[in-house]
Amino acid sequence: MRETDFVSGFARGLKVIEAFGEARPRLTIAEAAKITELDRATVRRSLLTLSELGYADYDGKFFTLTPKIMRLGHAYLSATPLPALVQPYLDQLSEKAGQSASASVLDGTEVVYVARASQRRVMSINLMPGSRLPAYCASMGRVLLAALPETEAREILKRTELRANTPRTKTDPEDLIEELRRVRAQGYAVIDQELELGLCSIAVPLMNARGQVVAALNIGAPAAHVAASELAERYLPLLKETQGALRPLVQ
Amino acid sequence: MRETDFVSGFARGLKVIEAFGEARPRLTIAEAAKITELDRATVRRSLLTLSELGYADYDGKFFTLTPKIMRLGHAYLSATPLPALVQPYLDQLSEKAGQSASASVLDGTEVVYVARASQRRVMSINLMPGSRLPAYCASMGRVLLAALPETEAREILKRTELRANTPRTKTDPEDLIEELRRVRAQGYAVIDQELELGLCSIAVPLMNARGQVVAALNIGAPAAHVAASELAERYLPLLKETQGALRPLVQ
DNA sequence: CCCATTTTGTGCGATATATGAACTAAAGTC
DNA sequence: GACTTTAGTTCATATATCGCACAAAATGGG
Repeated sequence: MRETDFVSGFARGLKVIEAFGEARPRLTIAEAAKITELDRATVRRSLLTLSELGYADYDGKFFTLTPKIMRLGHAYLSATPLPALVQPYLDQLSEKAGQSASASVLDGTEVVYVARASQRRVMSINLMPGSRLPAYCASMGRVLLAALPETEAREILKRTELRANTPRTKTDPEDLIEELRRVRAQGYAVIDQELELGLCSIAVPLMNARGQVVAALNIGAPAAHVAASELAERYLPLLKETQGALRPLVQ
Repeated sequence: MRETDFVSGFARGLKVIEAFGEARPRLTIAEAAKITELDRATVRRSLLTLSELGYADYDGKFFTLTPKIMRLGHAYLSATPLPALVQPYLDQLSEKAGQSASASVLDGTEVVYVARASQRRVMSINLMPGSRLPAYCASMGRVLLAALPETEAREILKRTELRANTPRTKTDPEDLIEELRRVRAQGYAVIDQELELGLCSIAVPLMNARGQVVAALNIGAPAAHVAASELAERYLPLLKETQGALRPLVQ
């Protein structure tokens, strides 16, 4: 791509939107400038532009995003066939398993939920379409990483901050690569309280007719309810069934 | 705001993202230019910028958004306290009612779902946080419009394309204004299959401690299961209870 | 209350971007 | 197979934006 085919004002503006991340509902110009590492004047113009277009509010001191900003992310969810296609299957799956079922895709080092059917929430995490989790310690993340060439998976792990969320979290890159091989061989991944104590899950890849992995499906369950060792026995048949039903339908 | 405080390249880029709306997963440069009414060269640069940043893919012919684009909308959901705050209450509400419960805010002529606890899906509509419905024919929309000064509500209705989605849809502006007065007086709105045949719902406003309406809560039910006339009797006490519990907590 | 510090707003030269016409390529039509 | 339509790209030039430097205003200790 040529230099002149890049609109840096647009790129800077997107960076400013992303500055409103976790627990940052209100930003001043200076705060946004610090987070984005852009010039204050630039950030100010971007924020005033957002405000002018109704994507943000400004009280003279703080900027906040408005719900209009969700049109941008929703453009993906409503434009991509996958979420709508898998939703009824997730509903069924969730119903039969009596547990929450989700579908996600990989974005960089994270999995992004694109559809979800949730049963009564017991965990602290509130997941919904658009939510993100680190790939290395999520069952769907393991399945999606395992589908990549090993060098790519290594590359992603290298870029990931491998935090021990619980005492059970695997954080050694070599252990993880080893685990990915196992996942690839057996066709599913089980996570036993690596993300949050008390939460287990099992995931399988969702393939299209050509055998390419396009997403992952999972079932999550409270550890108190189902031991991790029972997950495969109880839920793998259901997941495989859904995987098989969707395979000819995607892409 | 001064002319020079507006970054038009940013504004144009946002318009291009929004071009990927309903059922438009793939766009060529010319299609996007037609939808946005921008010059083809401008659209091309915006799309190439999105592609360069990983927000879009380009196969030489078609552009598609990637899941990374959801970071933008999710910035609102994760940064705004309301969705996380109401979610557990919606779960409880949904559980007690045995029906889906949702919370939404107004954005222009539409309501935007910010949180939702869904029971087994029976309707064709798949709603999730970020989903939008026209305000004039949705129960939460009626409640939110009723909370505005009448001139503003009129203004919004004037900008709305008042479509008869079903034979029961109210489309006359004067009828609607009259209905909003009724909603304001009784403190709740009931919709009887105005959006989709077979779907009824009841909504109440969600107020903060100062009495300002900040969102709406609703319960939706299949008409086959609960007649519209029974909605208030069955669900209003639950909705009022939730409304009361949340009132001191919001804002 | 005042000084130090931080934050915000503005003017301007250097640089980046948009425009629209012209050109090339591909697809559709007869 | 030539003609028409539609799509994508390039380029020169007019215009808009960037980021620095400075001024003004707000904030926070002491």
